[in-house]
Amino acid sequence: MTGKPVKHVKIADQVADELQDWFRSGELTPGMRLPPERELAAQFGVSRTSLRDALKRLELLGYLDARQGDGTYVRVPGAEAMSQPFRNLVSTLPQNAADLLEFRILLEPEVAALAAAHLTPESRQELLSSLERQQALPDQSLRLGREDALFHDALARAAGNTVVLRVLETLRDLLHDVRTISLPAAGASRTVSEHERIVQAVLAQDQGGARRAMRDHLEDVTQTYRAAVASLRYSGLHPPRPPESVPPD
Amino acid sequence: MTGKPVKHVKIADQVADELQDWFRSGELTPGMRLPPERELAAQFGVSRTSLRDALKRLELLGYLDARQGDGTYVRVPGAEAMSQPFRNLVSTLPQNAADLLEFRILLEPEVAALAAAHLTPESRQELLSSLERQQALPDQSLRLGREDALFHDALARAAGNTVVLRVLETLRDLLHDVRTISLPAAGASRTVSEHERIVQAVLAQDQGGARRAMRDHLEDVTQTYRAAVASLRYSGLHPPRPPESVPPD
DNA sequence: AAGGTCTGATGGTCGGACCAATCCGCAGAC
DNA sequence: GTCTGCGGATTGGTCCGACCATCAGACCTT
Repeated sequence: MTGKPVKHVKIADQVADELQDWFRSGELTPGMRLPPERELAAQFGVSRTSLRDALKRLELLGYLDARQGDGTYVRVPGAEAMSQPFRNLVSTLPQNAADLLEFRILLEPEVAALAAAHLTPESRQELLSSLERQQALPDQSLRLGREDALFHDALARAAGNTVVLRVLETLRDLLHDVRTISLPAAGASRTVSEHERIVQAVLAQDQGGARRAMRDHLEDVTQTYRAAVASLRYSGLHPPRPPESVPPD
Repeated sequence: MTGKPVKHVKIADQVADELQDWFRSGELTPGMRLPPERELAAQFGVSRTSLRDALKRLELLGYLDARQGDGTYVRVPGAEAMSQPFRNLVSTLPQNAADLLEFRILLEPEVAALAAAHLTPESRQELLSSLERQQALPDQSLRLGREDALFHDALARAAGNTVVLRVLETLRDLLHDVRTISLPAAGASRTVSEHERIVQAVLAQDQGGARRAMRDHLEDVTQTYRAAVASLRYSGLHPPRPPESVPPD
């Protein structure tokens, strides 16, 4: 019997997978509006209930954007949209945050070294201007978190590897809460000076130095984060109060 | 004006937020079974449709596990839920073999070093048995690809970081074609002996040695793959996958 | 033209019905 | 007494049809 060992896959999941194939094949491009739910349901031969379940799943993953009275649109699946629903998982479970930080310490020093090896005039300029923006900020500015994210992004871009870039984008978004906790605790001047050391090594095309500088920086961040969380817990507060508000520049 | 201009929040989202508070407050503990949907819907004063929408959302986040005919259970959202955004990179990532291989060379040596640092009796045993299975295979066996994947998985598990494990699982799926090309070209004995060297270093808890051994191994794999692809192209055959990049019309 | 209004299309919610998987107790066999 | 098999009750999964809420765009008024 080669027969199917009973594949009772839920209908909504089958439809969702099918739709995801549409994305992969380029049949659905960002900005596009897909057919009305009633029509799509008929096309798939399922009820609107199941079809809506499938859409709901893709919507949570950031692929779709449903607007009442208008239609359902295909979104460009940025890392932010995909990882945002999972943010509070990081902050509520210490083990997850620890694993993410460890993963970051594993990867980013190598990225810094790669950036030093692949340095181009463009990335040199981008790193320098990012650094200037950080130095211009007042010590308590909330925008430092944003600049910090942009800095690490610039470094990932300088590495010249699209896979690295996407993975780090996702990582950065998942660690959003971590940054908002540990950055103020560390103080802007310290963070910026550590960034300076990294840039210095990268621009000198010193791979080993860049790797070390980044690792030191991240270990510092991790330690600061742990201490901050511990003190928060000690004072009886919850570390991850849902901020919900992301200042979009 | 502190007034809230009537925020039209979808009912399902309100319910989902309410339920998430139940988790935070410890009112729902892992393993617990929550009331039937019909009952919960009545309790919240919403239709079963909306209630089910809310449950679906929490299920996708990994908080719940619904079993037909049984009930819906609370589970601790592990890293497998958190790595969901990483998994979705599969569909959006450019299928660029070069970048994937480079990323792998960046990450996996560090993973090997981490495994050496975190070595436990269990992972020691797992690595040894994986090695034995590889050595028992005939030189041309197609199963080597499978064993190779299992070996790298075992190493990732030995590192003891769930995020690392999930990212490498995703990477392994993406590199399927690479393995089927480069493994036969390299020959089983060579691959296995390289694996032996890695295991040897890890078991000796020699982080630097493990890192070097893995990097050498991956650079070897990469070079073999490039040569194999070049010869395929020279012979007029297609490499495994045409680029597949579909520019938006 | 400019601005307000109406309308149809579309996603969101509802209630009810039935299907399918699972659990659990009970009768029967050994 | 223990095991086996059956059947009903419980629960999540799917379907249907209806109605509500919202919005883009056509239409009308000025």
